[in-house]
Amino acid sequence: MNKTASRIMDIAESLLRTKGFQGFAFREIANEIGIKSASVHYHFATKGELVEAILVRYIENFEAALLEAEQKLDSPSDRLEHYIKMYRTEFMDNKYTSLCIMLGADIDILPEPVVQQLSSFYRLNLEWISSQIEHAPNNLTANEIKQNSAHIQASLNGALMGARSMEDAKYFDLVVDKVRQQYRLMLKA
Amino acid sequence: MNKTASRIMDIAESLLRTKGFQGFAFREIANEIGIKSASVHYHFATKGELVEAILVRYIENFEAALLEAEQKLDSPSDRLEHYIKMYRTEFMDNKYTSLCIMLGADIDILPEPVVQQLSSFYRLNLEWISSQIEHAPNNLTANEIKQNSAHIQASLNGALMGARSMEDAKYFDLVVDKVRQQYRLMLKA
DNA sequence: GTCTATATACCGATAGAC
DNA sequence: GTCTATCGGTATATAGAC
Repeated sequence: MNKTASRIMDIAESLLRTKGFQGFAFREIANEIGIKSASVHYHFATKGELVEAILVRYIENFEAALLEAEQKLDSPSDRLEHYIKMYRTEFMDNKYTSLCIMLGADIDILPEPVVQQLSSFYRLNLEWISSQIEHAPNNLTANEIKQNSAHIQASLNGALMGARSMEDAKYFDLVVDKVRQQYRLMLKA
Repeated sequence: MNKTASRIMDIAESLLRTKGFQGFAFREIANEIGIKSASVHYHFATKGELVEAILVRYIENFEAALLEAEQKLDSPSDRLEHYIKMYRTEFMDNKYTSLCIMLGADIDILPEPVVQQLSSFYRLNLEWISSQIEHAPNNLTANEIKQNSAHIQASLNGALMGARSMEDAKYFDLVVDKVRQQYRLMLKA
């Protein structure tokens, strides 16, 4: 991948995270790099293609991190703990922003391919969480696994949302600590 | 309140919910009503003022509904059940949109007064949930009350977010059913 | 790959007539 | 309270020179 192209993606992702799909402009990206907006169009023909590339890259990195966590850590409990830490680190390192929350909010104006990618990213996460809790000692039913996974995911996303909306990182930690208590209880029961 | 003004607010809220702060335009509102954008400016001088008015009205209606639920229903459990139904109804009636999620996403570009209103709305909700669970039979500590309230709130918001992002209402119901199980357990313990 | 220049469109907001 | 007209700015995207 071209160096300028990835530079464009970095800046665009940062703008996308804070200001949303309509809140970032080719001109702004170009200015930051020191080129012209026409040159940005050379690398990414349309805004939709740029956002799609950003999300695809994001998902690739995320999947790699999940795989690494699975190889490095043995217990589901440790893996979920690591999963939560990833969530927190990314959120804090990016000024209280989340790419997927922003894209979810903007879903009605996003190009169809991006909507599809976003949806599959959610499902990817659900399946990963499910695979961690499916061997819980209390023999959860398939529907209970699905439900608990969705609940964990929703709690984390809601924790991000609330922390961002109230500009209060403690909210995130408070909620996440409760999530932690619950899956520990579930995995030990 | 003027009839045209409230009509403007209705349309603007709908556009705000689906397309966000930068996604709606005075012209679009005006076209829908059959007036010109300059006339919209007569009622609301700036875009920021319009959004603020929409949020203030939203919070007023929401508070009234909470008060009504408190008067009509006796048990915390019934009240929380009603609270969840309000969440669901509003979400479904508005094409998988949530005003507060959209404003939370757009927080970095919103006028300061709107940011303050949004933050106080979150706190209002937290306090209401807390007041329902604080008399749980198992004598929760102050911090546990705070934590459980935040967790319930975050789960509901995350449920909205996921359902919107995957365009799947079942996700919302699945998560919410888990939330329901948990507070019932908590209130009966 | 980057540039200049431009097409085409939209936006928020204001001035002033009616 | 609504209108016309407009200012000054923004945006995405493209054509063609270098």
